[in-house]
Amino acid sequence: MDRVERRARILEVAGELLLAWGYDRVTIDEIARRAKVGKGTVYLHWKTKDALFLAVVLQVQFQSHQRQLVRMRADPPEILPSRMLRGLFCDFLGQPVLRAMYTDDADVLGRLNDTAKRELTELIGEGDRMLRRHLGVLREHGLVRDDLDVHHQQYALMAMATGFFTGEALLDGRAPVAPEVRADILAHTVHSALETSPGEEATARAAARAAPEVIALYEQFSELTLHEIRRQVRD
Amino acid sequence: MDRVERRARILEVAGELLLAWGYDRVTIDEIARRAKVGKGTVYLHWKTKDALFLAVVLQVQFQSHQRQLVRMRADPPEILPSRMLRGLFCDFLGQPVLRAMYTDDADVLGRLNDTAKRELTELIGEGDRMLRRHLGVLREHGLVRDDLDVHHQQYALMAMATGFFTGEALLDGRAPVAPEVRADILAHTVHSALETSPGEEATARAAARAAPEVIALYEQFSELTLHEIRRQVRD
DNA sequence: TCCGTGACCAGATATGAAATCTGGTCACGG
DNA sequence: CCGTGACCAGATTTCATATCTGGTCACGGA
Repeated sequence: MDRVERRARILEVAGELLLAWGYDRVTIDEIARRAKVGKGTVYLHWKTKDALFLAVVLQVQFQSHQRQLVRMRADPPEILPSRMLRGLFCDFLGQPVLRAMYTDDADVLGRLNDTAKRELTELIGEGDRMLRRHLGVLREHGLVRDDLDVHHQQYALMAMATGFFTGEALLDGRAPVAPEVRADILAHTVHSALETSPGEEATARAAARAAPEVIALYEQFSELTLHEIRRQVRD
Repeated sequence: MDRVERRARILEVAGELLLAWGYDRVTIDEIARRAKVGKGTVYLHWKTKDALFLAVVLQVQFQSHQRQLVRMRADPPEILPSRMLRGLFCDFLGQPVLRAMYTDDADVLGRLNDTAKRELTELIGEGDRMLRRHLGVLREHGLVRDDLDVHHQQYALMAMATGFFTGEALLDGRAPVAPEVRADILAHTVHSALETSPGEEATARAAARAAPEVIALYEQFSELTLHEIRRQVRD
């Protein structure tokens, strides 16, 4: 049983427990016990409890971005904000950790949100810039309208995401709209608000042209995320 | 100093303290002291602390709807969802109690949210139905698109509102976009997502035709709210 | 030598009993 | 008849004690 395997097992157990119990209630002792390692071993790999859970969260985000990349490579129109958010929304529905992240679930994440904001300022800022450049590229290729300032489009996009993501939790009790349908409504809304409609053919062609640049952006960001994950571990 | 004046002063003081201190920290004693009445007097007017603060919240909502009605009567296009939400958003920014309500601010509202949900189920359901009928009327007059089910449009509308309203708080720290501009972006987004664009002239004419029906809806709802406020006081 | 380990420590957190506070009542008096 | 504030029970706060947990490090096995 080598270093790499240990590390992976600890991460996995930490992720499971984070969801099942929530940050505060999970102890390093319990993680070590379930991963069948000594408590000290956890600290051989991560400086602090926060660093460990930050790694968990970053990995989930990384995986989400990877799926996003797969979709974009397979089907260029997936670079459109509407399509992208639909994918992210589905991931969001399927991945409880993502759900906790995007809805700021204090019970699950505990103080992790604050730590993340402090620790990942740079990465968050980079994500911000990347999204703006993403929109910029799409505008250049006529896929996104230019009737609004890019910053304002980004603001609108973030607000819509926030609304559909958190509204998810606010729908509590009766759920009159199926998840699939909600995803489509989100896509429809984002499309109407930001994108152009030059017909399916033209869209596909423009998307194919823009795709490499957008994909490069996300690959670059994924790399940064990976780097950040590695930065959380010792040595 | 008559009954009515007393009641108004208590409500006013309660509203001020709710904002300044938050539900939990406000005591009936303090309200009575500031309103210069005996503690028992407060209970002559409202059955419970919850009823009193529910009245505060309902009144703020009522006033917001009244302003909405004034706008709609003065300028029919204000019945459009985009215009309506812009108005509501500005009210939201200017009225801290509204802000607390829409963002579910637990620190200010305390247990009031839960009480409200339990106590005002009917009113909330009525608001829900009213919004749907509002959208229905606009669709009949060609002001709102029919490329989506009404329920789904309502869902989208709620999600957008949620996003822009709560995102407000999530913008913490730097605020790169001015309030006025945010309101316009919200209006622009809602317009793009739901409404038709038959030109300003045609819109104005259709709006003028639809306005009476929509205004009647909101008058009816205001009446219900008022009724609910009265239901909170004794006798 | 090197890596994994668990006993150990200090500070954070949980516990619980006593003290205080507060929503709500009601007998009194103006 | 209406407004009042002393009063009560239950909720909340306090504070001291006990327990727990993140993080370290000296040790021992490979």
